[in-house]
Amino acid sequence: MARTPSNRTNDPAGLRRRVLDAAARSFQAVGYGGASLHELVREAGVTGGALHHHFPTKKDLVLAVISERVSAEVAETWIKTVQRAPSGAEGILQVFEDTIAVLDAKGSVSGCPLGNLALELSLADEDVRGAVAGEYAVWRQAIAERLTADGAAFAQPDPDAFANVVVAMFSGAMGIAKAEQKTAALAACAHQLRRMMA
Amino acid sequence: MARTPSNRTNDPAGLRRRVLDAAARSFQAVGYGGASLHELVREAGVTGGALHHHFPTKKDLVLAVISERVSAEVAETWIKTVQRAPSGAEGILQVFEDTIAVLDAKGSVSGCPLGNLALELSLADEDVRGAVAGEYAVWRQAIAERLTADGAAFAQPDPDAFANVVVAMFSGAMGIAKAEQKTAALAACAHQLRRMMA
DNA sequence: GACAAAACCGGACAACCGGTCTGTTTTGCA
DNA sequence: TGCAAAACAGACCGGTTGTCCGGTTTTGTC
Repeated sequence: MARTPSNRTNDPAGLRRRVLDAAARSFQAVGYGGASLHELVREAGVTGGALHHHFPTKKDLVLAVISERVSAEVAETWIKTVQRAPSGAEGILQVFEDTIAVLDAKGSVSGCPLGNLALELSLADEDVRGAVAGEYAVWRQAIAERLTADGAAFAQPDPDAFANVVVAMFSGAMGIAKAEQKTAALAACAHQLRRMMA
Repeated sequence: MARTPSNRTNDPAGLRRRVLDAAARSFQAVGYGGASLHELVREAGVTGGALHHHFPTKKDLVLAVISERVSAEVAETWIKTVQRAPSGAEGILQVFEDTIAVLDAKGSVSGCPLGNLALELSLADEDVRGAVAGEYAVWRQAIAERLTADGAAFAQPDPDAFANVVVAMFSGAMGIAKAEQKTAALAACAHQLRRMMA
């Protein structure tokens, strides 16, 4: 009937990207359970049909967010920095300092994206849990590899275990920082790490 | 009309306790958002009216769980152990080892109750955030006080900062352990702490 | 330019949620 | 013993959720 000409243009990749961006932001802000797909549709400026076409279920969406957004954030924030720094130790400290600076500037702490999803969904869904675990492994391995390449004495005899400690300190401090809305926990961990890696 | 004799007996305290127990278990298992009050009513064997009488809103319920259950768990698991151990350092290590043993025996990791609620609700509700932050403060302070009393050299010059590191390591390692369903992260942190506190 | 597949539209739907309401029973107290 | 308040019962409601579906439009291909 109403033959509206409609100047629509299909852009699957772009639409998918917009949805993923909005979803990543929403999950980070209110969590997986707290995020509403209806609201997501509204914020991303897409239709329900389009959302369902690209991501049939909410679970599909969060899996994509993990592997395409959270993963990239870990790579950008952590892996790249650790690899490019003069030494692994300096890279690690730099990430802490950068994070503290960003959070202080922003004035609020919304937590580690990976940690948020890890705690919320690890027990609820095995696939999500596996995806999150995979990201932790990549994160840890990047640190361990750099420390091994450095021949870092403090990481002996098990660089992977030390990397585990670094990741645990960061994740834990981010959680405390989120609850207290202060970066003191991150600063304390950075200070302790500096001692440990001297 | 139907004058069923009904052998009901009012037991406000007991009913409240049952609700709180079920709620703590449910929040721990599926999170705050994932927990259904209808299901809670069913599991706890109480009625909707009774639940509403004792806890008018879900928020009231989680606040009570934090201050009466999570708090007690922190006190039992951490504070008591650290205070009674031969030294603060030994107490800290013992908590890690005990936790690892319990989780390995149970075969699954459901995470740190405080951390779970902290990440899920800190941004959503200011009152809950404050309650969680208070528990973190108590936890940290107990460790710091013991280390100060010990005159622990490794905690100088700021025992509170070191306590922050311990709490961050534990929380973070629990999160990783939850995602990986392995206690390796906890073991790595325990090992590192043993070094640091030697 | 026919045609099938992919992309997109927009609303409908059943299930479920937290919270409310009215009414009944028990209990402490005067 | 009377009585108000607390404790409990259980049905009920409006709103929201994730998901689905019948159509329409665009796009690549022969």
